[in-house]
Amino acid sequence: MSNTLTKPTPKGARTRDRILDIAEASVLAKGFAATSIEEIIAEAEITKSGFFYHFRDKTQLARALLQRFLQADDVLLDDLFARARELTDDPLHAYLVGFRLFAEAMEEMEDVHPGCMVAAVAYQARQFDAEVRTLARDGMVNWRLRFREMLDAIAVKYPPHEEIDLDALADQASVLVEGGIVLAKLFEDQTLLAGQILLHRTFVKTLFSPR
Amino acid sequence: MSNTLTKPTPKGARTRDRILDIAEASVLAKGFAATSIEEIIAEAEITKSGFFYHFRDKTQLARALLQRFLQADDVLLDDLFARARELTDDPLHAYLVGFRLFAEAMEEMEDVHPGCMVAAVAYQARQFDAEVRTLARDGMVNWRLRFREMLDAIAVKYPPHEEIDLDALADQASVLVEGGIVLAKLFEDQTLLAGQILLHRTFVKTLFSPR
DNA sequence: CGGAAAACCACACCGCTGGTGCGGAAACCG
DNA sequence: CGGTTTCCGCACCAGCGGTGTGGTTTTCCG
Repeated sequence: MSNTLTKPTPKGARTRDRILDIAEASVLAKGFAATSIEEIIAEAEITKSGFFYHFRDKTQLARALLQRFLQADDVLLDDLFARARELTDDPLHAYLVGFRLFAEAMEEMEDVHPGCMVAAVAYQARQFDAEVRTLARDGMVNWRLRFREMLDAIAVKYPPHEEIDLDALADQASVLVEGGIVLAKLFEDQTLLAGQILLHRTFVKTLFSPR
Repeated sequence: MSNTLTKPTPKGARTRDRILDIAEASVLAKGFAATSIEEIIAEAEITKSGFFYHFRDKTQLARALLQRFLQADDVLLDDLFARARELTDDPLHAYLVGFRLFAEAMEEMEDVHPGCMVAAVAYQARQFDAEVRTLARDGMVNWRLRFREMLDAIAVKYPPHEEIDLDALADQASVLVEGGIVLAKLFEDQTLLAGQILLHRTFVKTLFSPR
C-alpha cells in the first residue's frame, strides 16, 4: 500500500497519513479516549512535537480521521456502483449487481473489518464537538440519499409487491453494514458482513422482481 | 423507575444499581475510557471509597455493566415472544407478532435508544479483558440461537420461496438492532429502529408466507 | 546553490485520573 | 445489643494526556 518507489506525495503528507492510519486502527479497536497520542507517536516513530505540528489538538485529529474515512467510503461506493451501471441499464439489475460487488469487496478484505468511523463517533458522541457529529450524520444522510435514488428509479419501473417505506429500505443498507460490522467484530467472522449484504440484496430482489 | 415507596432491595444493591445506571449512560454516550470514576461518584453523590466498596476496579464495573445489560435484554425478549406465543400456535405468526411487539416497545421508549452495551464493547474491544469480550460474544450468540430456532420451526412448516441462509437471517435481527441503534443515535430519530425491525418482519413474511 | 518554508525534535510543565490504604462511622439486621 | 454491611474522609502516588516554547534539520524551489 505504501509508495516506496514512487513518491509523488510531499513528505509531510506521508507522515500525516501514517499518523492517521495508526490512529484510525487504534480508535476502531479501543475507542477515541483510550487512543493515546503517546502510543500513536511511538508507533509512527515521531515525537510529540511532530504530531502537534500536523494536528493542533486531538479534536483536529478526530475531524481528519472522520473526513478521510467518509471520503474513502464514498470513493469505494462510487466505484462499485459505477461498475455496476456499466454492465446494465436496468436500475434493479444495477442495484443487485452493485450489492454483489459490495459483498465481494467486503469478503475479500485481508482481515475482518476493522470498524466504521461513523459508528465509533455515534457510540462516543459526547467526546466529539458538534462539527464532528455533524460530519458523521451527514455521511449517513449521503448513504441514505444514494440508495434512495436508486430505489426510486427501481420502484418506478417495478412496483413493489408489498407496501414499503423506501427511506427505511434505503437505510437498511446502512444499517446492515453498521450492524454487520459490529457482529463481524464480535464473532471475528470475515464472511458475516458479506452475508448480510447479500440478504439485503435478496430482499430487494424479491420485493421488486416481477414474478 | 426508582422505588421510593417500596424498598424490598437492600440498600447496598440500590446504590450499586445507581452506580451502574450512571455508568451505563455515560459509557453509551462517551465510551468506557472517557467515563471517569470521578464523574460517576459525583453524579451518584458518593465518595471514591464508596465506589470501590462495590467494585474492586474499573474492570469489574465493565463486567457488571455488561452482565446486567445482557440479562435485561434477555428478559425483555423472553417476555415479548412469550406474549406472542400466547396469541398463536403458528410459528410464523408468532414470529411476526413478536417482532411487531418488539418494534412497538422500541418506539415507545421515552428517549432515543441510548445504545447497546455489546456494540460499545465491540467498538472498544481492546479496552476490555477476555472475559468481558467473551460475555459480549456469547450474548450475541444467544440472540442468533433464539431467532434461529424460531426460523427453523417456521421453515419446516413453510418452505421459503428463495434459497436462504437461516443463520444469516437470524443474525439479521441482531444486525438490524445494532445498526438501527447506530443510525438512530446519529439522526436522533426515535422511529428509525422500529422501522428497521418492521422491515425485517416484512422480509420474513414475504419469504415464508404462502402466496 | 542558497534561502525560505516545511517538517520535525528536545524538553519542561501541569492537571487529572485510576488506584491504594487506613481509620473510622453510620445504618441495617438478626 | 452487637456484628455486619455500607459507606465516608483524607492522604497519597505514579502515569498519562495535553500544551507551550524554542531550536534544528530536512525539503523544496527558484
